[in-house]
Amino acid sequence: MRILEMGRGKLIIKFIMKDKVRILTYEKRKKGLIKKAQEFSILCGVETCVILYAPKSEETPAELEIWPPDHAKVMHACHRQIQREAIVRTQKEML
Amino acid sequence: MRILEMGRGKLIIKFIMKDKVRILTYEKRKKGLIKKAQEFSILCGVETCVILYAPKSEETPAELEIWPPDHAKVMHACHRQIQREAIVRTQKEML
DNA sequence: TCCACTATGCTTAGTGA
DNA sequence: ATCACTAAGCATAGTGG
Repeated sequence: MRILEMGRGKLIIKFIMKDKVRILTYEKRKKGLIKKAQEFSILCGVETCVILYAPKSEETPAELEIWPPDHAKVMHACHRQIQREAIVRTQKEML
Repeated sequence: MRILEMGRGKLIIKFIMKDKVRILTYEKRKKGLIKKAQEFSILCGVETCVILYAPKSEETPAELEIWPPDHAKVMHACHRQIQREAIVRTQKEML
């Protein structure tokens, strides 16, 4: 344990170039983000969805991650979103 | 400033009954959640979407909030999600 | 590789302006 | 009614096993 190097310093938000570090950060922060979404959903009584596209590395293809695990809820949210977009589009076309 | 009551205690994740407190928490945590999603997206180079349905109070109807503000990106994510669900459904039906 | 640890920095509940 | 402040609690980068 090296006491002098325990600090982290202020984190700069910038794409992490090193594959291994990025994948590790991805796993950690994905967990944190979903936890936050879940807490938010419960505390405020709000339907919440998180959709992630995760190109993990050069070898593995893009991977999809969604929350909540109940896909039906996400589908519902997606459909509502698409309906809403369609309505907005129609309204614009009518101008 | 009452020093003795400055503490918060451990937060219990449970629906906030008081309308005003819930709305305040909603606004604060929505901001936090979106910031996290944005950081995550940049750090890991990952497409990320957050969709919230916000029934703010008895008076106001359900309100939709999405991130990123570029709806086209969210639409793209939604469509990919729906396509994926359709593929999964088809695969199940073929069994 | 993946999980555990922990000091640091970040988020936010409670509060006051 | 917002908005700002701040300490407590939380998330997590770096590290070790």
